[in-house]
Amino acid sequence: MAKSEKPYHHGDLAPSLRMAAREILKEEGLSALSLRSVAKRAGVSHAAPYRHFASREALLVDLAIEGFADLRNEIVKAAAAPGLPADRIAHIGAAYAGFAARNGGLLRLMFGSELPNRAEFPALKQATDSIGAEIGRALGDPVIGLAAWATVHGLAILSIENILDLGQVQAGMDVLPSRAEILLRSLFSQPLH
Amino acid sequence: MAKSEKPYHHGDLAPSLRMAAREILKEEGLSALSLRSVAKRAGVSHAAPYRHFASREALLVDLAIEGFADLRNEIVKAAAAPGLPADRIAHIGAAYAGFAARNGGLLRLMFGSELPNRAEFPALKQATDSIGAEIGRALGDPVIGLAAWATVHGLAILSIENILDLGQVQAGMDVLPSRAEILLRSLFSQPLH
DNA sequence: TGTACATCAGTGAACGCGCGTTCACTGATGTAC
DNA sequence: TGTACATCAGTGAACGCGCGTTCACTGATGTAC
Repeated sequence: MAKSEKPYHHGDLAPSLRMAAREILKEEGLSALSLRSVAKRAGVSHAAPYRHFASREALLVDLAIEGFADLRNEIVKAAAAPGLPADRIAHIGAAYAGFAARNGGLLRLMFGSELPNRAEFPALKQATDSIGAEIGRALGDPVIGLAAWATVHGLAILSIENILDLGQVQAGMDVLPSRAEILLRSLFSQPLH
Repeated sequence: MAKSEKPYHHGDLAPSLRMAAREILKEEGLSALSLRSVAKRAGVSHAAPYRHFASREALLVDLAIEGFADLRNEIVKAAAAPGLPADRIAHIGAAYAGFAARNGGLLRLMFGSELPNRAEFPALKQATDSIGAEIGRALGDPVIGLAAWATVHGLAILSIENILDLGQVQAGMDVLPSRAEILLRSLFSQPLH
């Protein structure tokens, strides 16, 4: 069965839909993410996704959970990097800002109002909470962790919405992490120890 | 000309449209804010807004600018409150979080991706920048101001999207300001002086 | 190994909806004389 | 003060669009015997 023959059954559509959705988020942004556009990009009729996702919302929740897992991984990695404890928040901030710069559409989905019924999806809530928990763990204090999360998140959001022009100074957005790092270091170097 | 007679000419439609839009943002949220819904609420045909706004985007930009002016006013007021300089950020944070809790839909419009072409509207950029400038002025240092803005903004955003359940603990969202204040005080009491 | 049949993934037409925008119009206002 | 007329705000029908979701269907898979 050659791939070019387009068999009637796709075989493994669910992951393909997820991948297509991530591509749309990356290339066209959150506002272009509809069930129909995802199906189209996956090369399948627009009703096909309903065999794998109960609704548009279910797909979005799935994507968001996946996104939180990815973000969490990057935070864990950043927190484990060698350096002084006081540098941890700066590393985390750089990782967070980098993730945001690379996955703006996904971040907007994860944290935005496209998913107003978060409470109805326990797995989503759990994935979301794990971000704050991980930062709190890295900093050794849940309250400081919460505030640090807010700082890092605010920085990332304000940047991707072009409200702060941290990255804009240089050519691309990849400067953002280093700028975020500097900011956070200047902020947190004293109260943390 | 009694008000109940519904004259052909509205008289002062532009402000009425703005008001209608604010009501929709408050009662139904950003996703319900269409030109048609605004016109309907203002009691006017759905083409009427085009006599006062060039496009849907123009109306949104107008609303956002107004929102930034309101937010700025509250920040200025909070920064002028008596107290130690180190308390300023806490007061600003409380004001910011309060504004967010009262105007969630508007805040999403002001800072979200519904307005992807911010750069095309100088007045919008100016209104946006004035927020950061005001916080920087209150704290006496533009870089610290930037980071403080990020913290306060992140806290507000994470709260209104139900990602942090600060307010959710108690009955209303009116606990939010005091909670934000505690967080911010613990964060900034040392590096500020 | 071969056949009947249940299962299920993907199809394509159809639904009703709300949207932004355009257009020729109509009703009201206010200004020039 | 009165009349003709230009101006302009608001109307309602119409456009084309993309959306989420449902439905009866068809093609393929794989299991029971």
